[in-house]
Amino acid sequence: MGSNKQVSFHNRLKLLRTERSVSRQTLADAVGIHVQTVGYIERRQYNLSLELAFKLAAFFDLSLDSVFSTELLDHLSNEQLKVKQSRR
Amino acid sequence: MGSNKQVSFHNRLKLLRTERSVSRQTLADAVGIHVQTVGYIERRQYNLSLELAFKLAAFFDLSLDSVFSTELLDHLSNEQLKVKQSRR
DNA sequence: CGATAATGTAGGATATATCCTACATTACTG
DNA sequence: CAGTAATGTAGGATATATCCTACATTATCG
Repeated sequence: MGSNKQVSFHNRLKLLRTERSVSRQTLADAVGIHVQTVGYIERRQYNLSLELAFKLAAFFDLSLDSVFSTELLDHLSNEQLKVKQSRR
Repeated sequence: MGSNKQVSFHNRLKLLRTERSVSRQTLADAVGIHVQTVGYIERRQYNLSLELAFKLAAFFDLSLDSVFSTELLDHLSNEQLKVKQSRR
């Protein structure tokens, strides 16, 4: 584990998982990583690689920005996210 | 360096840099990494962390998806990217 | 052309993402 | 309530992102 400090960005993994009722194990298997790794990422305990971020987003069929953000986005619906994104 | 294999995603860093005529050194300083690291990322020689990806995107005032993509996007204008993104 | 800046290549050092195993705790479901 | 699945915590092992230094090559610009 190494670092016990939180990473600076947020993610909606836990939300997306429960929303679609998929377990960490299932998600981990799908993207080819360890269960615990999913746990650490959800708890923001480390700074995953972009490649992995892409795989996770792809699993949920979402863009990177819909899953990861420097702003808190747990309370946003996917529709609201779309609007936010198209501002860039 | 370690790996000499290419990473699976693309990025528009070089394009964005030349477009706005900023050197690697300037970019590296701005986001707090080494010049060579920028080089390796541009040449897709490694899998940068999400945190760094956010910093790089922020430097150009763009979303993650506008800078990094699993698809080739060097030929796309920012306007085209906006359209692509709002599809998610 | 000549000087200086920007980029590429190489290799060693260090930090940390990710793996993996083990066990504790908490949720779910019959 | 009992049993099983899902999650949390911990710590050691390994792979690799990132640093850093040095030098070669290629652009830029006077």
